[in-house]
Amino acid sequence: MLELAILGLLKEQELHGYELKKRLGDTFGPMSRVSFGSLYPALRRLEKAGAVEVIEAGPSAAALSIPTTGSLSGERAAYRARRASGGRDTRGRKVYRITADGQALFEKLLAAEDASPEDDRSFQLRLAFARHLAADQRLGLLERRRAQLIERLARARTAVRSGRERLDSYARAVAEHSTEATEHDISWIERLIAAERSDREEVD
Amino acid sequence: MLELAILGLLKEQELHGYELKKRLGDTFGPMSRVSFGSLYPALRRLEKAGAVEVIEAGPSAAALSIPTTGSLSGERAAYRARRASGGRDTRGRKVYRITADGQALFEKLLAAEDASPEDDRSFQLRLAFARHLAADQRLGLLERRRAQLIERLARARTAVRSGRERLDSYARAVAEHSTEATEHDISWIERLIAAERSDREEVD
DNA sequence: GTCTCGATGTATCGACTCGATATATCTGCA
DNA sequence: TGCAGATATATCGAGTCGATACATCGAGAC
Repeated sequence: MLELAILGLLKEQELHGYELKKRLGDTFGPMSRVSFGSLYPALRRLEKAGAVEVIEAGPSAAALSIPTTGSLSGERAAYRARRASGGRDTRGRKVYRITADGQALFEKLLAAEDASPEDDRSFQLRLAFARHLAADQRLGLLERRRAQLIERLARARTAVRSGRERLDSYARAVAEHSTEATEHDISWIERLIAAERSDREEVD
Repeated sequence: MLELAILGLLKEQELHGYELKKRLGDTFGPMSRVSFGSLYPALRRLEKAGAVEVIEAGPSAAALSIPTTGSLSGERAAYRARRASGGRDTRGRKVYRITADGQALFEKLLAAEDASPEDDRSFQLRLAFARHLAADQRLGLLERRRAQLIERLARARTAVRSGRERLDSYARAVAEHSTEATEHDISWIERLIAAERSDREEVD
């Protein structure tokens, strides 16, 4: 699902890897932070699939924005780096842009209804991009999520009940807090569903 | 951290893989569900390290509990299976028991203070086993967690503030709900800390 | 009776992710 | 000047997931 997040961010704006990582963290909450060990391979996959392309960038943003003073030393540094790493240029940013294929892939990934039914991150991400969905797809997403949370809650409740005697106070506290969090999530989803429905009525 | 969970459950009771998986799910909440692709390799690692051992089990629980009627057909089936898979017996349960080394490993893993500072699952697991910690270790665990959540909240708030204009209503809803969940967690942790302190005073 | 279905049970595979690490540049400031 | 810390790309090993395979067992359909 990292691909979806990357494409969604690149839809708004051309970005390079490092900046992409930062935005992933603080746009979608701390839960969907990514490591470089996932991000760079994902970018390469997307590039190979033709969903994104690299806009050749100079050695640094500074050298691009202040070409008169920065360019000379930048060029020199670039030359040195190129020599040191055997011809491959390793420094400087690689700025990515989404392609038409990438746009199509984004739509497809976002709308996929088989979306892993128990994956919190994936839901959070889809909802954050819900603007790009049709109204009924949005409602479907929310209702599938609600059903899923309700089922989770039911199972958690029976688990707590059956382990009431077996569990000590700490394990019980964890289990109870977890069910509370699920209840909180459900009521949030239900507020969102209500808001969607009232939006729909306004259109009528 | 899967090792810690396995050892903790085996401390209470001898179990086989499948049952272990079920208990992981409903003892520690839906967040710490594990796949077989993690569980069985983890059990093998623990066995190789001498932390757990296999108690040789018959072809099935039924054959063990009702030996008079079940044993004959069970034996026959075992023979057939052994022949079919080239001598290796693949059916039947492998029941695991924790060893003395495993007990020591459990203590070590549970008390480890370097525990990944951003890993929610790991905290939940440690807290569920908090009974096995000394009172001051318990308090330390809770206070480290609180500090971590407070820092997360601060970063989330500045992120929301800076992206106030950039984000549409859906992305904003996700971000806001995420900060609410963190606040909820913090107040929970603080209740737990208060409870710990009052316990401590009672002992005095 | 037997046949099929879903739960129980162990196991592996490929794809993906993480945290640690390496390397180099740029920026600010002492 | 030099050096610490942010910026930036990249790889590695270990661990995890979801899918899949394979076998047994109990229950209910016919």
